Amino acid sequence: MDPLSDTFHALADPTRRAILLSLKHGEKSAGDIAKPFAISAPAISRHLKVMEKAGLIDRRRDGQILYCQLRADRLKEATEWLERYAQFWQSSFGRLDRILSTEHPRTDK
Amino acid sequence: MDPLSDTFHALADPTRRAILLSLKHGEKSAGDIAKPFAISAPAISRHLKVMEKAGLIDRRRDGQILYCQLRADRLKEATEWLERYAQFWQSSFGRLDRILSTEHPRTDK
DNA sequence: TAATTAATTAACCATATAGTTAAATATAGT
DNA sequence: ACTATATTTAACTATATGGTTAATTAATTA
Repeated sequence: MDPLSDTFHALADPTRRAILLSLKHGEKSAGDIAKPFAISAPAISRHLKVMEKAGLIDRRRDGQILYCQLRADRLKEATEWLERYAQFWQSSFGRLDRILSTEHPRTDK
Repeated sequence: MDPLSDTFHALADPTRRAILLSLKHGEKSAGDIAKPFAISAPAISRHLKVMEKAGLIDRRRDGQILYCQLRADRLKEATEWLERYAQFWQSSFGRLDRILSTEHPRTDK
């Protein structure tokens, strides 16, 4: 899969989004990450692998502990992709924007 | 699925993202949307259904033509979710932010 | 060395996904 | 009425997903 699809796919799961939020304030071990969730450790382990593949986290082993840390670059890319649509809500005339663009189509790469 | 998961899931496919981009300048019929793609009409039809379920587009039928139009609200919600992480790249000290947050954990709801 | 802890891998299950072709539906035109 | 066009639904295939439990690997502690 292309990187952006990997990123959005990784974000399309509430457990993974909750994990990501839980990493906002610093790195945590896989075990600590798993604690709040009702699912098994292997399930968490696979969520972490999906997130690592998507570039959402880095993993670092220290002894038996595997520390996970939020990684920003792919989140940034996904955000930037979405912000291409910001014109549709940033003005108070979002609906009007769409109507105007329909009636006066412009091209933009 | 919860709405945010639906939205990210709908975005996690390059065909659907291309469709979304193609709607940036106004509504298009399902047939016109399908033209640039090498896949079958039923495949496009299902992509459009996924996008409608996710709230990324509205559909309106006029005779035999089904017009699809970009819809902003869910895109806005997804963008806002992602922007909760903007602190990790907005300063030129993104990396430092993470290090500091690791060493001085704060809570935020 | 034996036992404990942290995490992953393996094997399995049920469901979902993305595509196909063929058939069905619905509107429009002759 | 007949035909053509636009789109969806049905039936099918192959692969991916998200969960489980049991077994495995690796590091720590007694």
